[in-house]
Amino acid sequence: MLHLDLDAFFAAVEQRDKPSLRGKPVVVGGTGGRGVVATASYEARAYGARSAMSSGEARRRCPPGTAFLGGRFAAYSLTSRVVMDLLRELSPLVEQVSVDEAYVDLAAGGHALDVESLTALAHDLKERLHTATGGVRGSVGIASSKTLAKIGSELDKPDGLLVIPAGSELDVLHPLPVRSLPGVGPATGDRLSSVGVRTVADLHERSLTDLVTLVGQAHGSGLYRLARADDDRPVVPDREAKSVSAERTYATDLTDLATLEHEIGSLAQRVVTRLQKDGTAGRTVTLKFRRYDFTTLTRSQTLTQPFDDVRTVADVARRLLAGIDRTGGVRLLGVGVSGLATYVQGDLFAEDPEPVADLEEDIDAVPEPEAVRAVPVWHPGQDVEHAEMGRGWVWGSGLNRVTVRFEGPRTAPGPVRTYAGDDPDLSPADPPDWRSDG
DNA sequence: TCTGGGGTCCTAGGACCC
DNA sequence: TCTGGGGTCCTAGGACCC
Repeated sequence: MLHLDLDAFFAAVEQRDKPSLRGKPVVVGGTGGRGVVATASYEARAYGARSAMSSGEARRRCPPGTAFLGGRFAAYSLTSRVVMDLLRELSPLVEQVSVDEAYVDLAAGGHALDVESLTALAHDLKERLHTATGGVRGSVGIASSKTLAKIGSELDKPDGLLVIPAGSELDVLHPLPVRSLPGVGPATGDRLSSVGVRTVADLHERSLTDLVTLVGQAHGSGLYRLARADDDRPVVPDREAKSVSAERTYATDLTDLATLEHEIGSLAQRVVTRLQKDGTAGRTVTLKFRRYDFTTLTRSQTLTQPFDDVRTVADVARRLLAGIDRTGGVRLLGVGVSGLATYVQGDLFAEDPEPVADLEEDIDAVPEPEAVRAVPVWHPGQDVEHAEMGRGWVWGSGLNRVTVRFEGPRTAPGPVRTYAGDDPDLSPADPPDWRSDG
């Protein structure tokens, strides 16, 4: 596995494009009142500027003449693409983790895996990357697993190159502080430290049950394995997004309801634009809400059908807002959509250009049927064999998936119920017999 | 000038189902 | 009459990453 991490990436692109900034401290990040540092050049780091630090703090630390820039994300993403294309020449298995970070499965690329060949390969990659990007540098780690490769690139940056030979993983790992393991942040670090675990060697001495008790099932067993360099996670190219969101911190806290609702509209628009561009739709809307005192809460609602329209997202988010106490003012609002599913366009619904039903009514859980079709309805106590034909409706939402909506009593007179199922033999024209579902 | 914005994964409780 | 054990889905919050 190879891990590549571009050095002080945003700042490096700025220094590439503006020669006057080369060799000087550069800080990229929010320049407004409530900004935070995204990237500090190594020159700025010498003065103590760090990622995630408030811009004000960075200004206090850096000398006059430091460049504070807002960021040009189009330029970063263009440069990133150049690098990722280079990586894809090495192997078909490339997993991009972020704009400035990726894993490459070198074995799948058919490369010789001895230390000398790998070192030469990494050296060559670093040079080509530098040339192709016009001056950006990166750190490379190569090891038998993703975690070790990432640790390798981290250990030798900037402009690093570290190959960890197979068999020497534990020698590299054990002296390291646990905090340097990916996934061990401030909270986990403190918990481990409270029981005397500071290095990976300390971690290695703890039993699986100890660690699970300390930090939970998933994290505990993950750490247990990590301490043993036991990591077989594959490189996964083309990960599908699971959620899309947009949020904004306001220069001054918002209090006016009409303003808040207007802001929700523009956030919803940003989310939906990306949703539609990706040809995807979601079922859950989440509203994120940060008060003047930085306390943060989220409220979410899941609808029965996937949606990708602004109206639905904005309406649901506004309803969620209505249930939150806004006294004191709002610092940040966010709108997100999750439960994403890509839908296939124009297949089984050639005559119906809108495969996804209009969901306005769904928000109130009192839907009007779009397409009505007679379907069997089951009543409590009724033998399935003798179920009457009642009115329900079917809405297809994609290939081989049929959702049937039942109206009327099930176990008791009550709300509308929805059933959905996947079946390769299913077609919307031929709904399944949902009576067997009870 | 206190604390961005975009994500992922996990946990825990409750509702509900078989 | 008293009360199970497996499971899924939803919601809210938290840790973590870049």
